Amino acid sequence: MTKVIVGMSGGVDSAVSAYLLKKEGYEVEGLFMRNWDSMINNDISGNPNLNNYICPQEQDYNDALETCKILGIPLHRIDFIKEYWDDVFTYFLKELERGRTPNPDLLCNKYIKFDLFKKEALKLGADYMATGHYARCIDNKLLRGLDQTKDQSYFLAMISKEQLKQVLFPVGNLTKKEVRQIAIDIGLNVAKKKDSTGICFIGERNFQDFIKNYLKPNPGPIIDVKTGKEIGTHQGLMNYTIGQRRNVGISGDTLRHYVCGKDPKKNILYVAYGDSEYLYSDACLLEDVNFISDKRPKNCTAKFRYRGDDYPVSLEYLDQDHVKVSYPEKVKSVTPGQACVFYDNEECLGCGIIKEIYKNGEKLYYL
RNA sequence: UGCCUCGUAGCCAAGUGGUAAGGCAUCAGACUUUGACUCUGACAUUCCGAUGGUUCGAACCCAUCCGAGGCAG
Repeated sequence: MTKVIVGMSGGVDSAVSAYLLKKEGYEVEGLFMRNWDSMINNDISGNPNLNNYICPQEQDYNDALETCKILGIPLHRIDFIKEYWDDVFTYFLKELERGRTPNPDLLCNKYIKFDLFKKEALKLGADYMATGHYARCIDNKLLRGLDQTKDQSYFLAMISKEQLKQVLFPVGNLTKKEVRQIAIDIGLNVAKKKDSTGICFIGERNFQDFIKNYLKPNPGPIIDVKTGKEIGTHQGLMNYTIGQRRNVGISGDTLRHYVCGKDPKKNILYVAYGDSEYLYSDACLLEDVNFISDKRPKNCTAKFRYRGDDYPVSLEYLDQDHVKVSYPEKVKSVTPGQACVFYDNEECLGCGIIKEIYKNGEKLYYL
């Protein structure tokens, strides 16, 4: 009998995944992971759950236990708290210190879920591992989830072709609505549990307060990129991302203001007013490029942010790790540190980390 | 010291006798496995620098004072 280990998060997607696999005749077992501990990791300021009788991670474990009981499958458990800190969170903090906007969830998939977790699953005798991601894996190709509104292939773009082997995404060809209906039909305890948000394994946080636990705020000037005039004081560059409007605190103008750049060396935050030209670019340079597919198209589409739109782009392959991406139509708020993920229609080809931003052939000084 | 202009919520700013627009910021929701963006809602219940006065009635008219800026000197 073919054995599958399902990553049980305590949510509805992984629960239904396990159910579907069992229904298809696999031998199914669950494996719960805990990768964050607010006490060990000094996650105090900005944490809304400190006074809870039971912390959210343990509540999720209890939910997963209950689900497995209903499904009649065993649940294993493993903690990667130290590994998550070393492989994911340390990178996250380093990037913030550089003034960039990292996306830790891509690294979490690369180093934790599709590496350490997978090894553990194989150790438990699995032929396959499965997760509740909204993505599809066909012929060792990574495809978008069928539910375009929930597609999570973006977060998987940093894993290798090798890592994608022996992987199943049972809910990838369902819609969220269908998944919830199945959960209701079979009486799952988590059928109506709210979708999780925030950094995976950490959860919702007030970002500025959360970061205070790890990085010392270093206030500096806010400069109007158009006039060059100082118009305020920022609370530390790590608190802002490109395109951000909230929590900057510039008032008095009739237009909204948006963060359009940072200068980490001079500790300057640049802002622009309204739908400004300063927010748009037409090319960027990627580093740490990873391809899941063997395809190397000259033209394809790309997403510059999770839940961002697909934009037509052309790719110039500079070397093994670097790709220049051009998008003459111009894209708003392309942000250093975020992943630019390539797609060939439904197939997710790979990604790179945005390093430099260009417009009209010039590198933008304020980014 | 003389003259002039101005003083409306955290900020900008309408309103010049009939009972306080709007924008920005902020806060709360919605959305969301990254910090957004976007959307929705709340936001000066006797108050318009202060004190008096005129009037049925004033933030809007008058007087004085306080405060900010400008011109003259």
